[in-house]
Amino acid sequence: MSIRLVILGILNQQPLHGYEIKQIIEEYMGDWTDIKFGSIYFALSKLAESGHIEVIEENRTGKRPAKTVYQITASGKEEFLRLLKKAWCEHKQVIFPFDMAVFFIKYLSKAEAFQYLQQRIEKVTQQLNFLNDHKKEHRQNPYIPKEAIAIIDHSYYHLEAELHWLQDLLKNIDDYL
Amino acid sequence: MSIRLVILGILNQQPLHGYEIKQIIEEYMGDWTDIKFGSIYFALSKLAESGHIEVIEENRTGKRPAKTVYQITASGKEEFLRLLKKAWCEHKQVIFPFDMAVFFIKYLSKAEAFQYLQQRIEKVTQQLNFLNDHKKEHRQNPYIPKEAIAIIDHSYYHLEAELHWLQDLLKNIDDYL
DNA sequence: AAATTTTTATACAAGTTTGAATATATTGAA
DNA sequence: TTCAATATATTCAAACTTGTATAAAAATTT
Repeated sequence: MSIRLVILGILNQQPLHGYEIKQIIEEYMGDWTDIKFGSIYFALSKLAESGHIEVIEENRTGKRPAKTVYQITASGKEEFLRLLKKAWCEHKQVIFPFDMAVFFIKYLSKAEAFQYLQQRIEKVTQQLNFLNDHKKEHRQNPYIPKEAIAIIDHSYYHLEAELHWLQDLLKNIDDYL
Repeated sequence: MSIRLVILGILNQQPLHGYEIKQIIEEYMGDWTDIKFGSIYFALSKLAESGHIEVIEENRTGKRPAKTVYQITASGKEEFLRLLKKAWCEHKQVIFPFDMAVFFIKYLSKAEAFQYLQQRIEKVTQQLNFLNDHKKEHRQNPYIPKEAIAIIDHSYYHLEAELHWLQDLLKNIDDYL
């Protein structure tokens, strides 16, 4: 549940309401996380329930839903550090949904498999190019923290690995059909 | 939801009940999927509800829960191919939960970050060694399909990428703290 | 042969995720 | 200025996941 880590990490800097948290996640983590806004509100109420954050303001403008501003508590700061250390220590195995597709390759015709593989190779190549440009922009912008570049590199290294593996797969496609 | 793909793919070969499906998943896909047995029964009832599979036998031995044997239907075979092609075409971005940990690196002391990173490097190295042995075994066993080796290679390539990235991170750790 | 552990088999409650629904304010275009 | 589009802000029902509970047969130990 890295969503609790994110929210506590963000609220660790300043009190915010749900929508602002959503915007920060989208702006700074949008490229490498996939947190749905529905989950943010659920996590906020859970964290509030357990006393890790607390409501400091309910700001109603006109008849719009009230902005509920949350602030991190002392126990929340502890919980944040606990979750952060846990995230640094635990090594969850990465799951590749595409492995499932490969597992059932025998139900595809050779032509189909060939075509799909080429499309994947093309897509990954595009993503690598995109990340390259993205990284150059980031390097030139002094406001982007260095960690952001490390995180882009993370994706870059794995996309390279993916590309090489896909190329091997294409080369040996006859073995699998 | 690759669980529907898995179940349809397995039932595409022969009728089976839930527990047998669980065993097949554990035996053949245990290394690279993470399907909990609870989800299998949920998926089975959903697939039955939509007519993609049907109950062909309810075998009660004594007072144990009845074995409910499912068989794929014509519409299930169609659905299987649809899901398989979808899985081959779509390129879901892989999420690395560790990125979140890196994002908040500034809340860690240098000594801590250093130690955690070295532990991760050690762990990934172990996994690479394990996969190497695993692959050798698989190559010598004529009953293991070639796709299985391709899937191991998939993890291997990505673990290598992870290792190199972690080594870079360790080298440049001072930039991030 | 009695007791313990493991394996077989599923149901289900509790927790979580998701996206659609809701309601209003603000911005920009015609 | 008035209409449409976009941005603000959250709630909630429905779908899904997870692990625990249940129950008994089979295998193993004592």
